[in-house]
Amino acid sequence: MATAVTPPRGMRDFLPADKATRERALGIIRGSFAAHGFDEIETPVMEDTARLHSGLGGDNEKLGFAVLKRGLAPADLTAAAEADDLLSLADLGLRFDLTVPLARFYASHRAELPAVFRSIQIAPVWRAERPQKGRYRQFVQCDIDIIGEAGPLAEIELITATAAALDNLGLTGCTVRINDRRILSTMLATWGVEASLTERALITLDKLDKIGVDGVVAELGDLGITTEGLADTLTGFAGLAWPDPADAPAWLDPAAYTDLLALRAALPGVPLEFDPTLVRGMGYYTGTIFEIAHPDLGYSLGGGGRYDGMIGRFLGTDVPACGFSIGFERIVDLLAGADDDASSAVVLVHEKDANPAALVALKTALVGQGLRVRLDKRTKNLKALLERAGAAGYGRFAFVTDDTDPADLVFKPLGD
RNA sequence: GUGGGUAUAGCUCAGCUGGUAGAGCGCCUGGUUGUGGUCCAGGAGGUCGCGGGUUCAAGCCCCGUUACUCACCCCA
Repeated sequence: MATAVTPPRGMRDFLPADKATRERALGIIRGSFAAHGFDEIETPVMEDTARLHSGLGGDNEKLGFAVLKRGLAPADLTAAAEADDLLSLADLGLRFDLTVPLARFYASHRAELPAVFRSIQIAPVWRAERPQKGRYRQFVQCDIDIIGEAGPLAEIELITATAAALDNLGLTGCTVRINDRRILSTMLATWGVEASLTERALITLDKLDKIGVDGVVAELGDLGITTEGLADTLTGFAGLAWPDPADAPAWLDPAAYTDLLALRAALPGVPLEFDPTLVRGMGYYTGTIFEIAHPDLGYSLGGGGRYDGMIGRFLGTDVPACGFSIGFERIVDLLAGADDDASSAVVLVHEKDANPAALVALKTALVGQGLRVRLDKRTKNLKALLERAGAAGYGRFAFVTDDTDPADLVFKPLGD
């Protein structure tokens, strides 16, 4: 405790047991996505700040870690301070999501990619937020995206593959909330909300399940939005489910809702919930938006949507795109650590004065038989040593001496 | 950015109304046990987060600060 030896705030070390659980889960997710025809890519952890801050990341842009230019002189700092533009001192930044880098990647490599490109990205992203439960400043996202498919096939494939991944992880109780940006736009227009207030009104609407109908009406009123009849509409959301299109409320955009109904029909095995208050923070979404919800958690496990306008920002030509992201840290917290295949992992306990060459020869012989082998020096308190080995995933142990023959080993089970 | 809680040994935590720094676990040593996971005894290890203040005296009270943590905002 004399010196601070903790990892940076909001970032974590992983002990062997945690790392094993994480790698197992990543393998399941990666395999699920690959089975559905997605191909994995990788991009740098940093991008040009100009690209990261191209006005499409919503509030997350403010949460980006910036990287100072190399070779700055004191005069540069002074100039930036006088211009009140400290961000000009940075030319690179850590990515805060995987979607902006993907758009840049696609613009760079379009010629080498298929007409419809299905990508997997499993990688860390960084946000300079204040950490709390389920929220870190470095966290892994598992993204799949389909670029070049304008029709609902993209949404259907993405939701199918994501649901399959969650299912393969053994995660139960998840639902997919779904909405469409066009429904939100039409809704606000129906209420007479001015375009300049759209973003703030959406943020307020998103809080319906937290602050209730009265809270939302009050906040919208504070924005100067006419709240007459609003409470009734909001109250109606509660039991809305999937309204009959023939009897749809006035605020419900018919075209967008028809598309959602088509998705629902194409995804019979997925618990899909229509939620007209689902907003999502990223500003780049243009159509369908969705989110993974779990009854035990107050925050979402993942989300995504259609962002048809973004690639055009980098490429000059619009290319339709849609993506779904799993928040890895949030789902791995829900998984039980599975101790798989412990029987093939063994510990050899030796006296402290044992011959190193003999020990390693014995170990190598066992490794050759396909076992995972760890050498442990016998300690005074053998119980603690064996318990730790069991917790680390080793299933058996044996006492060995310099002249132990591999064929004569007598293994005993580990773990209570 | 806003608010609450916490900070004592490697780990988990006690520490009364201010009065000599504690336990369990782990670690080390000696013995005990001896196809070995037991038990006994002893030992090492602490700027009580950091900096001020009050006091004869501060782990404890006051102020500041930092870190961790929970919640809000926002988000995966």
